[in-house]
Amino acid sequence: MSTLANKIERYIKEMMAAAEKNCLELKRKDLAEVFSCVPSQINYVLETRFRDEQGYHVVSRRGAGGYFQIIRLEVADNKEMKNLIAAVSETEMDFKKAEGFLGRLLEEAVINRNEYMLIMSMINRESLSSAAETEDRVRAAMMKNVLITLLRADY
Amino acid sequence: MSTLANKIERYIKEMMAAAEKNCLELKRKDLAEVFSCVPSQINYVLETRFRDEQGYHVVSRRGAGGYFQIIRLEVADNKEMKNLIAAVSETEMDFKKAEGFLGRLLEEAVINRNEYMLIMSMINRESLSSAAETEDRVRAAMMKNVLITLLRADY
DNA sequence: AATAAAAAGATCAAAAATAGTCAAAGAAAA
DNA sequence: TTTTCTTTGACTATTTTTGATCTTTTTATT
Repeated sequence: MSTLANKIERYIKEMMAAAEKNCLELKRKDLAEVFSCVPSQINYVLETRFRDEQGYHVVSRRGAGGYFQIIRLEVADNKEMKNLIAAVSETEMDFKKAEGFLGRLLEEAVINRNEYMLIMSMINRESLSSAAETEDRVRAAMMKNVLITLLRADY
Repeated sequence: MSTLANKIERYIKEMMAAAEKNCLELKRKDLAEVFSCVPSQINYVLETRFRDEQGYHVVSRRGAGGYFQIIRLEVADNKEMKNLIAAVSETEMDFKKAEGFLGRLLEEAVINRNEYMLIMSMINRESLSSAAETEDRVRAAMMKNVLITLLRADY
């Protein structure tokens, strides 16, 4: 039913939740073996589901004894808050990036599912199609205002 | 002598009723196989019988593992709501008008105060300034999608 | 110490698996 | 007969999966 990539994503997130750590170290080859797939499939999952704007940072080492680490970035962290603000202050934001960013806010419970759906419906490509070549600029402005609103003391 | 399109429509509606779910997920290819027709026939059915103003919203994903979802909207036989969707679907909407519209939704408790603030921050003139002369068209598209989202039976 | 071999992981593009679009052909209704 | 609705298929777009090739790091050999 679900794709292999989805299964690997779920597996990694469950591992992290179970370990109650925000850092998980794995071997690419082993993980690929668990799912009987080519190792580069793991890279695909990391690139599409564990990007910085999605709230995860990945580091790795090659060579014998190589591995990769997935580090969950917590919004509560002061430094992360700055990163977030920097991210939304960018003047352009494509849909993929905004989606990752909102997914993260949802995972961190900064927004609830309904708010996630609402915001997504407003920033999707269809909503902004009339904006033509300014689509990503409009989306960036919207995302910035979303964050400002969420941070308002009286929200 | 019902058409193929009618049969597919009935099949989908029966599936939804039977599952007592507000949301049904199917694979276009599989469904086409069930009815021994070309996949694009499924699109025809969705476009002619499951449009927003008919009380259903469809989302889909392409690619390996692709699918489409049919989501029931809580407009039931509310003709007025369907008309409202149709109306919002075509119009341009300036900020004042959108503000009035959202004010009513707030008063009628369709949205809460936080959702109101969030939506307002995204449709205000500043957010849409980059859209230039298409501002009102973008706002209308956003408002339509807000309405669809609020009406989703699974919201 | 220098070099070669082995053991990882990264990259990138091709192939596979879906879904969407659009226009033409066919069928049914007016 | 004209118009509208349905069916089909060729072409396009998107996402995932796979594999060949490249890079980095460690380990073994000389």
